[in-house]
Amino acid sequence: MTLRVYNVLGREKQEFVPLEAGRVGMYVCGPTVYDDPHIGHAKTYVNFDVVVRWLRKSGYDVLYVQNITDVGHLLESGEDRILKKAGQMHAKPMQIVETYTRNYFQAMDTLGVTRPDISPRASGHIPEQIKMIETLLQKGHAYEVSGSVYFDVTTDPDYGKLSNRRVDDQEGMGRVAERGEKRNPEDFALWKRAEPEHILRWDSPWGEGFPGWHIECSAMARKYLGPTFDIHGGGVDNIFPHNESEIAQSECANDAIFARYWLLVGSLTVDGVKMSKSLGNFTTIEDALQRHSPEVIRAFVLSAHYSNPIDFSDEALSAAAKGWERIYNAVRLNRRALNTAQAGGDGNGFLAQLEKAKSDFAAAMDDDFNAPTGIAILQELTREVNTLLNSGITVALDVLKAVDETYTSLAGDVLGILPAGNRVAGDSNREAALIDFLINIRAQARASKNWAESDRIRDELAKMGIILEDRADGTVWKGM
RNA sequence: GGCGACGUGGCCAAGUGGUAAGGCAAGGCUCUGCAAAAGCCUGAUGCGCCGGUUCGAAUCCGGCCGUCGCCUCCA
Repeated sequence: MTLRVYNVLGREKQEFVPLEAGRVGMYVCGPTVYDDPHIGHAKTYVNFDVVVRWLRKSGYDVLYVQNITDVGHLLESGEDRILKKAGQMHAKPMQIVETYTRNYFQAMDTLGVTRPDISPRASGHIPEQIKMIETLLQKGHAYEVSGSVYFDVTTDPDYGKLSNRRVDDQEGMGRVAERGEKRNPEDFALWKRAEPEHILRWDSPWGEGFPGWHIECSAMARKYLGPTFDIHGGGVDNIFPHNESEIAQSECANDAIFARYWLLVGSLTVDGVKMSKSLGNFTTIEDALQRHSPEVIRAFVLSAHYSNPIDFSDEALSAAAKGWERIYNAVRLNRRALNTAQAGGDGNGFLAQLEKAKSDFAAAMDDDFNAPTGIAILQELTREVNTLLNSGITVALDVLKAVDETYTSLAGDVLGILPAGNRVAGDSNREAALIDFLINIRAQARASKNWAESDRIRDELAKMGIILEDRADGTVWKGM
């Protein structure tokens, strides 16, 4: 079984062959920590989380690096985003950065996103960035102008190869590109001199200043993954200028291919347009978690292929929730059967169906991490599992175990859409005993056809989020 | 203006040459004291439109229309 990935560099699906057999070096552009993480971040990092999970499931030793941008970049007005935020909050810039870095990790942890192996901070790698800029200056790819250093795009014939942009046709749209002190309008900053009011500043051979936006990724990727590594990920919205500039800087400085495979995820939109502060259609992950579980949010994100855009709405989330519940109900039904199962029993023929589901799932994931098809396979499996468990036969313990292992592996380990445990209140043992007690009282009411009392108990429990289901073999309950 | 992505049943969505996965919604049915859950059945003769290549195209090529993204900080 071979993994094939769509490489944006070259725009074609290719067989994935890592630089070093069995190992994968992967870099994904991380967030700028100047505000709370939003659901667009959720899409991007859940998508790459599944990529990493699948690579590891496939036996690769993955080194996953994702930066934290805590240096801040210039707004159009010339302001630094982090400094602007700090001013608004009456806080130190590094306080802002620390706060939102924590919020980011907390949100990702809640969403079950596996932490990167290394989360390098841009502010902690200023020397590495300066060194790379010096190399570019020595090689004639960059030039200094009164304390700032710019990359000269005309020295890199490959500039534009990722986004298919030519330097000479960037005019248009009625806009005149700003040249300022740059030699060419398309040149971009490697280092900027700090104006007096700029607090975030570092010493450099060119005076006090701060690094350009793109150089941090180049410097940190090189430091932790080497000049050439396997996968570079990010959002398509950063293909230009960020990713393009990363490639130019790195390949000119290192004289080596930068990333070999480029995987870019589609943007998340709200009502058909991209989420942005200016439009006010901004939803934080924390807000989304008020309405939906982490697993449902993941299932929603994974309902479309990572490279496609996805439109966020309560309706879309609700539909995803319904579909997810069907799968999770089967998992719970199976686990309940597992708890009371005896050795022996029937249904051994089902093991072949499980193997089929597993191999189909693997084929889907090996085809450019096709999670939506993976979920479809789980849905089909769920129909078969429900049929088996409701058929009335005594299902063999081994079969029940195999069913649970299949779900745990595919839905749990790979897609991350199974909760860690039964999500009920903290005092779960005592609560479970109380619910069972009420179910017994209700059973007596039902035996004497006292439907009013029976329904009252069911309705009251429902108000508390406890759902009762009367099955042929007794009443079961689940917490919402 | 340039670059790129996309357009599949009411909604979402997979499918890159061999005769349309899956989910949600809807209707019918089975089961049930009722409900819930679950299962079964129904539903695109057609995949934006028009041409072309092919024995055969949602899938390849050309043109057109439309939506979105990027070209300015953005995941």
